[in-house]
Amino acid sequence: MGRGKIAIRRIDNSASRQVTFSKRRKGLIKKAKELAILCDAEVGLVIFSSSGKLYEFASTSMKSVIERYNTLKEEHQQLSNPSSEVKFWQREAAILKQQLQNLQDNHRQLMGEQLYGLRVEDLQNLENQLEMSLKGVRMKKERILTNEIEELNRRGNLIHQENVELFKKVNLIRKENMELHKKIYGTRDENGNALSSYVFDSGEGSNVPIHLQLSQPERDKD
Amino acid sequence: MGRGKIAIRRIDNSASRQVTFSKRRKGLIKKAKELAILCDAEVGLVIFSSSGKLYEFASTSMKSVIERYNTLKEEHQQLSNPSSEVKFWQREAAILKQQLQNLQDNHRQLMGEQLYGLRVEDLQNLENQLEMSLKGVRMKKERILTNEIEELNRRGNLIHQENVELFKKVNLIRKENMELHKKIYGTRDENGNALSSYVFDSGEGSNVPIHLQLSQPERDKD
DNA sequence: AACTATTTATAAGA
DNA sequence: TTCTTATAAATAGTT
Repeated sequence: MGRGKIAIRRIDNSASRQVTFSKRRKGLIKKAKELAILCDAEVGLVIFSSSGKLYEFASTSMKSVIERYNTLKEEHQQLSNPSSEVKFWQREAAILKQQLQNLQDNHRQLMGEQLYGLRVEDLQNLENQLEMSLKGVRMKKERILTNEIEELNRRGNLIHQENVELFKKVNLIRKENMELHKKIYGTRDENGNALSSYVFDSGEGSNVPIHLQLSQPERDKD
Repeated sequence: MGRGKIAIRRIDNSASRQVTFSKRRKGLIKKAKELAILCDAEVGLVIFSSSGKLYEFASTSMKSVIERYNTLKEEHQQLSNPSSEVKFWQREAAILKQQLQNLQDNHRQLMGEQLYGLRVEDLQNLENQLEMSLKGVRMKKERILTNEIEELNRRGNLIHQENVELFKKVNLIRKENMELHKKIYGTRDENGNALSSYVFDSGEGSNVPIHLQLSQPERDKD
């Protein structure tokens, strides 16, 4: 519901992720409020941003909501017990450690290390994944380079245009000078040379404008 | 957002209050889900209907959300204050979470995602890394395939050797039989056919040993 | 439960 | 962050 439709998956760009988080958090809390009021419900909402900041809404109080929740779930005993809290965090650490381990293994394999024990099929999958990744990275890189080349072309063409304009002006002025010359000296100049009917020859030899357009690589949308 | 605008106050009519509750509850949970996914947030949502029925959503688990909430609110630490052990495990979990986050970012880039904001140089490094990885994976794969081919060759040659030995034995026995035959019947056999001086013709037509050696791909040490 | 006219939320751009 | 605005999504009232 915006200028465009977006897929519901993690927003890669951190800045827009934060903006979206801020907007949607506001919207979500508003709707939670409305539901509680309109429908006479008790609502508790807790949101932790990816950076760990806490945002909350409770139609009554969070304490009340959590207590009611725990009572209904019959788990409140565990939460107020300090030894079980230690256990909770130990479990939490163990789970994280396991996730880290898995990801590290995965990562090493992606880096082409620790391939011992893999079957040909696994290796083929890994190879395919790496090829896909490589393709993505290269596309991104080429898109950037293409954009840079386009920018250079644009500026080159601008300079070229300016050259053409200046060139015309110089020509015009020379023509005028020549006409003046004729009126004063006839068809030969002060050195006795015939005046060329070709108007342009800069004599400087290096001011001919160069066409700066490079071959355009094909581009796609960004 | 409907046929008409409504004021945000308790809906008097019980039937429409229930209908609205059902619709908006669904919408609210959907949006909570989207926020969690889009913005990588941890979200917990508890809703009690006016009749006391519980509806909940948690991006991770309600337990985790409530624990995190309580920890952050430091309501727990004061109650069960001697447990520096809890703090230890919390710190442990925080560190692991951070490591996991870093590795996940790295991993996403290796998988060719989340490339926004990288410079051409970064992308080039990534590309080189992926190429190295790909090379490693392919080498490993080819090594396995080469070994399998060698093993097949080895066994093929063994079978070939056995065939040759058997063949010699058969030949020897035939020769002996022929000598015996000559002694008994002269130069013709019992059917009146001339005995060939070429010793070998198995007559079975399919026992000719085949050379199983395939072309050897180049190999390196394992 | 569907439908649909409207309102509301929000993605993208400044 | 905040504003704007075009568009997507949610939903109030209806069938």
